[in-house]
Amino acid sequence: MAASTLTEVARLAGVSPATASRVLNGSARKPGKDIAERVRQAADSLGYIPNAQAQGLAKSSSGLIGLIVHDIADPYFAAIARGVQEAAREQRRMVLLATTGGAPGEEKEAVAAFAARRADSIVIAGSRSSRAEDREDNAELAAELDRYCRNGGQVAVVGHPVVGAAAPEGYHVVAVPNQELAADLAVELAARWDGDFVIIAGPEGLFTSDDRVRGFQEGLTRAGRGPAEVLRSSFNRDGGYQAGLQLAARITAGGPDGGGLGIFAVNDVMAIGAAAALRAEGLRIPRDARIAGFDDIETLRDFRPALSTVSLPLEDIGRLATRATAPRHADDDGQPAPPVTGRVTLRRSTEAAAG
Amino acid sequence: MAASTLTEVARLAGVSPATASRVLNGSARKPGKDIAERVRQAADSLGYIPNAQAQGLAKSSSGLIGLIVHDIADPYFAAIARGVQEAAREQRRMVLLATTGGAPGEEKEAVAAFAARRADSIVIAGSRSSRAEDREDNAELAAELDRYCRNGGQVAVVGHPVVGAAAPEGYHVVAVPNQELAADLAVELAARWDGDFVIIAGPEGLFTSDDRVRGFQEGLTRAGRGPAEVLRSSFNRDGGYQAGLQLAARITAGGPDGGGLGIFAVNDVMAIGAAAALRAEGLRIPRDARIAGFDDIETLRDFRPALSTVSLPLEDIGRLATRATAPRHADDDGQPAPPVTGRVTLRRSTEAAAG
DNA sequence: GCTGGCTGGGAAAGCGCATTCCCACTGCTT
DNA sequence: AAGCAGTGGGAATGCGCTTTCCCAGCCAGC
Repeated sequence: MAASTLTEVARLAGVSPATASRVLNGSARKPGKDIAERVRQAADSLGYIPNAQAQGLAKSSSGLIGLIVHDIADPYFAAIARGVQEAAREQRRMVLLATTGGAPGEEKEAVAAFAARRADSIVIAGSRSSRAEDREDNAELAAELDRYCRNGGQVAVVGHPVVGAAAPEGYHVVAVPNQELAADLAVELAARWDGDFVIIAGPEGLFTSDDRVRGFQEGLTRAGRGPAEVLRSSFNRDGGYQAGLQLAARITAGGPDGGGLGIFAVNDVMAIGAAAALRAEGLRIPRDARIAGFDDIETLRDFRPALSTVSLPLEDIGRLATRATAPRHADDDGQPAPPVTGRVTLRRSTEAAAG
Repeated sequence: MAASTLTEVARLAGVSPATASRVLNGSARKPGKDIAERVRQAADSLGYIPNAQAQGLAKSSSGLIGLIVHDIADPYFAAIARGVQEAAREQRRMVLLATTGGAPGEEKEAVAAFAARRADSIVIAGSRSSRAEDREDNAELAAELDRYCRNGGQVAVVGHPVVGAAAPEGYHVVAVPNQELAADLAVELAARWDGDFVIIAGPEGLFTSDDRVRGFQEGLTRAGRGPAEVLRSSFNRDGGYQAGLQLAARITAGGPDGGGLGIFAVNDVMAIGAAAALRAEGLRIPRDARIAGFDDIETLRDFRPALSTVSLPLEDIGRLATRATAPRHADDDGQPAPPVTGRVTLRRSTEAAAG
């Protein structure tokens, strides 16, 4: 990766490297018009591209922003990533991507790698976990983040703070009202369906999932209903499918849920999986089961029957998180970022039917 | 972003920076056991994290791989990105993300930015364009890539080579048999439907789109059918929707296509959009129109009626492209990457019906 | 016992750039 | 006309690391 250097440009232009640096890469001091022109021409003819690594080393800042997601192909993360990417562009920075599958151990590695690259800030999307087996890794992740922040790094976490992380300077949390919104959803659904509800959740300990479950139960209570049964499964389409198969068997068997079922899957992808399972078993939605998800994933909006869900401004969330880590500047009124708001979106999949 | 440095570690361990470097960051020379241990302890107690920028500067290589996509939230690109990410992890490198919306001008910027960061390699996903208005930008992109390669960079392009790019050392193309597969699809569809076909394509000049259109027509010819009409629209869900509305009107009106229509959208996302439009107009698939897409996007597989399409190993494509840019090493038999293969996948959306 | 080849550690020279400090020169003021 | 601040350019230093080169000490071999 050799390329022409500032020194070469300077030599060609007949000036010192210092001067060349001043004209080519923004500096407070502006050299004379004619000299500037000469330098620029020299740079042009050599195809000079500043070495960002060297610049970063000299200025000790890299213009990099690290993004940590579970899986970039998951539409939830992809949407957030789009927001991050956009905000990064606004700030003329580049995004460095790390995927971890959600394991805190991997996340720690990613943070370390970002720190090594001297990323100016880190955005962590994806649910934190409080599972016992993740205890140690979580502690290490927290320590790593703490060190990163102490060294001047900026961190933004989407959803929940990292377990055990102190809140040092530079540590921001973009709160997502998962619980409140899930409660709202439950209330709306309860108003339209008076049969039983079942929740298809992710593994216990996943904050996002837990919050939504808790919120939904709370909403049921508020609506004067008993708590719903919780089915745990993996936090993806296949998890939803598995749970869906179980429920289908139950519905088909008649039994206590013979009259149908209200299903709440803690995210859209799981909801789609569950719906696919029901359909595969010959059941129809919303006739045999009403189903709702969470997130309002764009790619899934054309799904039929249209999925009731909670709309979350995922792109904005990514953008907000990224902006939270941006260096504050003068015209910045220093106001905290606007809170994330979502909205219950009822569609066909939970429509009243032959209840 | 200050952190402890190698020098500090060395001082603490009572050795020279050279020695510390040798033990901490892989070198051919392995210092003595006891010394190594001492250095490692010192590093540990200081929480030393090597400065990748400085390393990169010294070694002139960054361990970075640049990925250029149109839109990271598009499931097509997200899937490729996942493959790239995985391969990058294998090679212990990190991926830098740039999104361009498909504009060659932006792509040129991205390449320059990657070059500035001294990315070891660049993967360009997303269709190249040959539109007249992109002529100039394409030339600049080609020039930028050429320079990048001459400086030792590795480039892999998915699909088509960049227009006008020479094929210097380090320039790889992961060919995707769009045309052949589209032809195969046409043949299969023609065997099952003897009415008219219409193609919903992206804007003229987009290679991916053009190839698929050409292939489909070729397949029709091979099946003894006349060419299909081509409807151009934007290369995304909304483009498909718009085109779908037009076709719906036509089908509803009866007219020449009164008996239904065979629709081929050049990608799944457009196909889904078109299907949504047809449904919105009260038409049913496959009864009133058979519809097929291309790509076999994972998130869309639960869509109903299940979409006939061409399955492409998107993740593999990303992986292959990334591997193509990896430095060759000894145990590498130097064989070119295996070609990308796809497969026609017929599902409900084109099933024989009241044709 | 002396030399030649190794081994393992340190000194030092960059990698490409930003930036501080310094200096020559200009154009004022008094 | 002498002194001054102010301007604009260059020399030099350092960012944190790798790597070459050098040198001291060691062993084997004659």
